[in-house]
Amino acid sequence: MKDIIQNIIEKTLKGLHLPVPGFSVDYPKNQKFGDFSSNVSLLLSKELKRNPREIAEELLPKLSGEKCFSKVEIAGAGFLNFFVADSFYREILKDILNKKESYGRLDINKGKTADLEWVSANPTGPLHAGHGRQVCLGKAIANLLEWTGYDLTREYYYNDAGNQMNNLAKSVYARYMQKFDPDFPFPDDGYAGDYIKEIAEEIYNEKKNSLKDSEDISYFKKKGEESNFNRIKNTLAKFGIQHNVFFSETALYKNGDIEKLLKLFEDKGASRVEEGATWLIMDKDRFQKDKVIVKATGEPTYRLPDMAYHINKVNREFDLMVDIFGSDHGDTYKEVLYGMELAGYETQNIKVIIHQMVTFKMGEESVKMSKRSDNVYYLDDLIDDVGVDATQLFFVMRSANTHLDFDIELAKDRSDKNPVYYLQYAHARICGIFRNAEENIKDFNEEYLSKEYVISEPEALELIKVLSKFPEEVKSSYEVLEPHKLIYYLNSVAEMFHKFYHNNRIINLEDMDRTYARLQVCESAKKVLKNGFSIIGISAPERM
RNA sequence: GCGCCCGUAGCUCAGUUGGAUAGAGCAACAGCCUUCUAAGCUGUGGGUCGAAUGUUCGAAUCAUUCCGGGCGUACCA
Repeated sequence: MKDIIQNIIEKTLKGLHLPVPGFSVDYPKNQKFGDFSSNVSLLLSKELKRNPREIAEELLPKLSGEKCFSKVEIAGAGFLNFFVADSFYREILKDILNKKESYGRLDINKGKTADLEWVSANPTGPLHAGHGRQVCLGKAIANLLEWTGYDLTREYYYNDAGNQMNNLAKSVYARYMQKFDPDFPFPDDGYAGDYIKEIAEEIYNEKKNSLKDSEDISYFKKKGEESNFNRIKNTLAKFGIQHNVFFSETALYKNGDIEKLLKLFEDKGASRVEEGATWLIMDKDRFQKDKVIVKATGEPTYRLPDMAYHINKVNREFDLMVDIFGSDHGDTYKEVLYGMELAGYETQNIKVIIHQMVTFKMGEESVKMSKRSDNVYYLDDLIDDVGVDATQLFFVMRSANTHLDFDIELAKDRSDKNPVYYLQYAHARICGIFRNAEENIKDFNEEYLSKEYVISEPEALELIKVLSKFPEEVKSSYEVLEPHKLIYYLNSVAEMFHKFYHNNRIINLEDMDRTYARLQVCESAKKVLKNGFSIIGISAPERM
């Protein structure tokens, strides 16, 4: 709709031989300023050095002639305010009822491919509650990408070649050995969680004492990785998340990519050797100092495989690649991208989303999440405490780049305090109305959906106006990859529906035309809520 | 020290490609259930948008400086 108005204004400007500035069409905050407003004459006044109201007066007669407006006004310093004709809203309603589950789906990225990499926790243990932010954010962004038409690959990259996995192996081995000798030393930097004991227990049950005092602990690594991955995948499954690709760092060693990249840096003179380590030469304007890519021990640091991994992705020719990282990786991804540029690869199709950390609060108490202690608040614990939907909504509700305070007591609360229920209740309420319709209206069937009725209730028109914004909201949420915007929008849908419901009895057997008209409005609100929920990743309950 | 992010109502946060009277939820207070779910609706109170200066028709939004908080600044990932 905004686009339509934008086009009309452009057409009018050209008709009057005026320049076309980069003006905007917006929804005004205050209703008395109409359904849409534009700052076009203010911008023109700057360019033409003329009074903005004067310019607006000149545009007005042409714009008022357009049939989709009931009224066009000049206000304030020279804003143009547009009032949309009622017939427009009936068209919107028809559109929603036709498109149903696909209302809001866009084709702006049809035929393009995208890759979203997220979670990517190393399989050294179960996901903890802090991972939840990334898990849920990624889930919503994945949906958002698909709703704009992308053919999406969901990807999980894990480092299984470094120290952390050796630590895992040592930790499992120590727990296994403690079955025989309770005093067997546990490594200082080992993983203390109980799940390690469980893995050791499994190995013991399977192998008994046959691995006792073994030199080669690779079996412990393999079992540990397997078991931890199962836990992680199991947790992700609770959110309905299934990655298409699990990409292992080891694969990059096996196929020679890492060696190739190192050679490439050497040939280009982009690296140097000092004190036995290989350093990548960084641009001093952007980075403080050079970075080690191969340690003196001969092992690469995480940077080199990360670069090789992203080059691998670029070579798979996605139109868009999105990575989601926590703020602790805020600087390192820049190094990785810079490294890729040095190697001669384009990075402009890679978008990186950085999210800030999460603090969990249980009432006044804050909950700790240290991996080293065995008193960890796992993501599974959080789901058990507050449920999948509340977890998803709470994590996605805020913009990614601000710190998040997760109030567990509030999320757990099954009352009106909890924002999850406000949204879901609107959907459940509509379902209740349809249950009522099926029971009380003789021969109730869906034929009424294709008929045209008069809609006159002001709340209904307001509601339809809000519903008409849904596709634009999906688009603007997509453009910045910030699904929380959609939640605020859906909140306004729920709010307008509740007002409509409160002031108008939907089903009135005395006046079936009006009943059907209102049911059409309910049906379209239900579709927008359901479609919106499916993007942000929460369920649409039929009853509550 | 340097880099990135943040500072908006008592609390948690929207709003930041410059636009009209700065919003929501919770908390506080006052109303609305013989009618499709009151997990709802209606109303009241609550603000130096961290501070200052600048840019201009106009600044929560942009620039500079300062103050306060988080993360990073590894031959950890």
